[in-house]
Amino acid sequence: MTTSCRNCPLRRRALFDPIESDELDFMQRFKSGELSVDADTLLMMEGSNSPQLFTVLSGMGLRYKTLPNGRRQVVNFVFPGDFLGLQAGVMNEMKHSVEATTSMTLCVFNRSELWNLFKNHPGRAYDLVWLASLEEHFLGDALTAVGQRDALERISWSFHRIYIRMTELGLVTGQGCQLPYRQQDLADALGLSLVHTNKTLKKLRDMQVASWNEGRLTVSDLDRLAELAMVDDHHVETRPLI
Amino acid sequence: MTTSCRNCPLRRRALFDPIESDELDFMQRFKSGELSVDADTLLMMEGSNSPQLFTVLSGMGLRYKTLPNGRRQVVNFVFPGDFLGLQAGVMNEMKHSVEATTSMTLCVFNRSELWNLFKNHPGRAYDLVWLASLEEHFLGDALTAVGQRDALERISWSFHRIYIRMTELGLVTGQGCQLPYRQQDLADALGLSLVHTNKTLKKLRDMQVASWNEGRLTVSDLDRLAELAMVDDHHVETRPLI
DNA sequence: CGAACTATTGACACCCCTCAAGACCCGTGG
DNA sequence: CCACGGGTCTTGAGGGGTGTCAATAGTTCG
Repeated sequence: MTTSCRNCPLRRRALFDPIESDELDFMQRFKSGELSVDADTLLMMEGSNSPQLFTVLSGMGLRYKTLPNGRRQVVNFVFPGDFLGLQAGVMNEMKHSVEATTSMTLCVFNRSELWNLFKNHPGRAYDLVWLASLEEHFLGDALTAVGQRDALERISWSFHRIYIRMTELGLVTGQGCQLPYRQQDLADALGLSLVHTNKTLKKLRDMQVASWNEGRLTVSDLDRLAELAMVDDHHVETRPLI
Repeated sequence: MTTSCRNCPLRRRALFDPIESDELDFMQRFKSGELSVDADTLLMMEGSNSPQLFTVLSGMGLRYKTLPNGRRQVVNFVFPGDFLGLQAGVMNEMKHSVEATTSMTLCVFNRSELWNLFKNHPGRAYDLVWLASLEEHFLGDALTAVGQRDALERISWSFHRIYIRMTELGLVTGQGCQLPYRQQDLADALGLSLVHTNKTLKKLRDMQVASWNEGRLTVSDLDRLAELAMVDDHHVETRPLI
């Protein structure tokens, strides 16, 4: 059975502009197959040179870098629709590892087709730059959070960001969404220790703002959460505009 | 007098592959002029929509984000050869501010020509993705530094990164290079307080590893610096390879 | 000469890290 | 069936790294 590629970022614009038939044809050739992996599978490894690019169709994961002393920085949480491997596609080496935290299904692309995409489908190439710029923006925000906010603010910020993101993906049901990670993962993402992360989560729970239990995030007071996170707007474009 | 664009990243490949004459012609049209600004000039403002893109020809600056409570995260130091405004070019809004810390000269491009670049010059478009991916990589490294390293390691890391970068640019003379920033700028880049940054700089100086006085960074023991910074290799591609 | 900015240094407080122990869950094997 | 081990979550105690406050000195500039 074939899952649809509707979440693929390279097709995002298709939601607005009718895609030309020769482009559809190209996308078929660009897509080389689908991949299903179990939880805890290492998808890409720091320093390696993956010959393939992925789009996440379902499931979740995380990107991380490791230091010589064993510490780990989680760079990003991977959600459906995310594009993996652009760095390896364009430079010749992944700069972080990618791991599945649940079972995932992925859309697989040929890296070797990337150049054809630039040559014959400038619109898709433009989408790629847009995507890379969006990543850069999010990373800058994360850096600001880790560099300038205290523990309660950081966790509030991450929950707010995740909740907004999940809402855009249509994955919020009721007041919450699935968030299948360990507290250690969040700690490594925010530059906090596991213990302090745990205690801060309890505080946020006691404040009746948000709670995260058994892999499910529940937000009961989004306004308060945004206030604690010190975010004003967080409007995100979902389409290239040129 | 017209300064050469040899540092422009869009021309980087020209150092290796002979650029075609029609591309040269296009670059001429793409480039709309040059700009000279004094120190402390605000080049781009967070949230604004700049109609222009810049390449730094000379001088230095910094990119930063500000929080509602007034705190500031320096996202990156801006050196000659850097490309400014890609975010605004591709999304419709800058996600950080850019400020000059010395007088600067900039190469100015028309944002409206960006689409032509994608349509008619896939090689240059590819360079743009490469550039955006490189930025993403550096930001990820910075996030790792701020999230996982202590004060001495962070400052060592930043000095090491700056020194390598300056070496690639050919701006290292003797054992050091110009680094025209305030201690407050470095503190805001690394998520440290000004006072603690100052004390840690003194420690690094006393250890005879590196010192930073009167706008000049001097590295006397690069190996020790790399060791403190916990970086193993730091090999950087200087050219797209596809 | 005074105002403003930056660098420097000491004193003190506190946020957060580390260490440690216990609870709970789950898989495995005796 | 229950014992055992490993993983994760939780909580307490204590210490250290880092932030904040404060004061001094040097420089530039009007």
